[in-house]
This record gives sequence, C-alpha cells and structure tokens, in this order.
Amino acid sequence: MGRAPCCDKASVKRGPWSPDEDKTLCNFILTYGTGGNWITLPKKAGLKRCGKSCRLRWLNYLRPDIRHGGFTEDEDAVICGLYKEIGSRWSFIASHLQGRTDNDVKNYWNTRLKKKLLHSEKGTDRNPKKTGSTSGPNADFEFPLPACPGFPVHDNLLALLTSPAGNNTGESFVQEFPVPSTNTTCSSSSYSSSNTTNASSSVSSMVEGSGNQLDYGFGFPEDEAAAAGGGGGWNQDNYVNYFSYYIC
DNA sequence: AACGCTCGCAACCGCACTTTA
DNA sequence: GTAAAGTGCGGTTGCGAGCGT
Repeated sequence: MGRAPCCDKASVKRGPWSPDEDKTLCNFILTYGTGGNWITLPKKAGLKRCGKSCRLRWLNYLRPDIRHGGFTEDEDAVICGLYKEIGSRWSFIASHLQGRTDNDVKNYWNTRLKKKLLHSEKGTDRNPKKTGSTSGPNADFEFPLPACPGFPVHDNLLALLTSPAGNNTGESFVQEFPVPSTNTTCSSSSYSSSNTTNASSSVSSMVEGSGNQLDYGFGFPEDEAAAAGGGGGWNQDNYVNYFSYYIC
C-alpha cells in the first residue's frame, strides 16, 4: 500500500512565502483558527499552498508569541542539558523554552551550539563558559547552570541533567512539568521546604490535561526517595519544583 | 568591483505515529 | 481489525547575506 501524498505538488506553490501570503494565513487563523484540519485550511483561506507548508509557516514563523534569535546563556544551558539527556528531540526541548520553536532550536544547535561545545571541549573556545557546578558525572561535557538566587544548585540535580539515561539507579522517574504560557516570575521563597507539597500540587494542577507530560527516563535514587518527607532531604517534589523554577 | 566561500535560516522531505471511518 | 487520512517531527537542502581575497 503506498502512502497518498498530502497534496498535489504540481498545483501548489512552493518556496519562500510572500508578505501577502503571510498576511492571508495570519488573518485567517486569527479569525477562524485552524479548524483542526491543516489539509483543508489553505483552500479555505484562499492560499495555493500545501497544508503542511501552512502549518510549518504558522508554527515556526507567524505565531504571535514566537521569538527569533538572541538565545540567552540560560537557554543555551537548557538546550545543552536536555540534548545531553534526551538527544535530538527538538520539539520537546523547544517546549521548555518560551517562544522558541523546534526548528529554531534545531538550527541554533546545528549552526552554533554544537560548534561552541566542540571548541569548548577541545579547549579552543576563547570565551569558555563558566559552569555552575562541575561535579557532575560528565564533567567533559560542561554547560552552565543559571544562577538561581537563594536556591542552591544541588549536585544531584546536576547529575540528573548531565548523566546518560543508562545511569539509572532507581525506579523510573516520571513526572509532569508545566510549560509556562507566559514569562513567570519565580521567587525562591515560594519553593521553600515548608510549602513543597503545595507547590507540587500546583504544578500538577497546572499541567493536568495539557499533555505536557514528561518522562525523563532516568532513575531516581532510592535513598533520595526515602528522604521524602524526612526533613531537608531532596525528594522528587524538590526536583520537580526546582526544575519548574529552573525552566521558567 | 567581482568573485568565491561560509554561515544562518526558512522551507521541504519523508517517515512514524495517531486518529478516523 | 484495517486502511486511509491527518499530524508531528527530525533530517536535509537551498538560498541569500555577509565576509574575505
């Protein structure tokens, strides 16, 4: 059984989008939405484009909340950390960067970050990044963790962010993280040990039904799990809260 | 000024997965 | 249960801008 093409390539326009096409697509989606069907959208909007092309144009370029260029050091750190952990799952990595698309992250990685890290590893980077902590298991693949005032960078978190998935020592750590829809201001006090449970509940409620479930696939040390509820020990909630803070 | 090279980015391709009939 | 349709995603390509010679 062959796969039917999504559109007739002979009758659709290809190549760069014109300002008029952008305007038409933008106006249509802002007025009527996508209707849950990209294939029929170009016809309804009066565009001679493939539905996939429209979807790509909207998601990667026309969406109102898109940011282009100007990646920050913090974003570099998130990209490097997640890439090291899960590989080239760009859409997943992009979902942790406000206003970034998978295509943007992918391009940024392929054109800049990869080379930057290569030079850094070879010691040829003229401006080597200062890492937040270098005590992780992969000190040869260093990246900076952003400073989080009043909230320490725990060595175990660094290990979680930097260790290969094969280094599991406990049961699978499956957790849900929120992907903030807007820039969120987090204060360290909101994540104090006294309201960890509340913060965790909040996190869970924020993502319920949103589909932003995250399975990191790495193990969670049993001794840390045992410390849950036991004073100052770092438990899963702590990591969830910290990482939630970290990515916002 | 002209040419060639490099780099960054937008867009396309094709496969895998999910949903629908 | 199965095939077709629709969607999402990672890899790749092509083009234009910038730069050096």
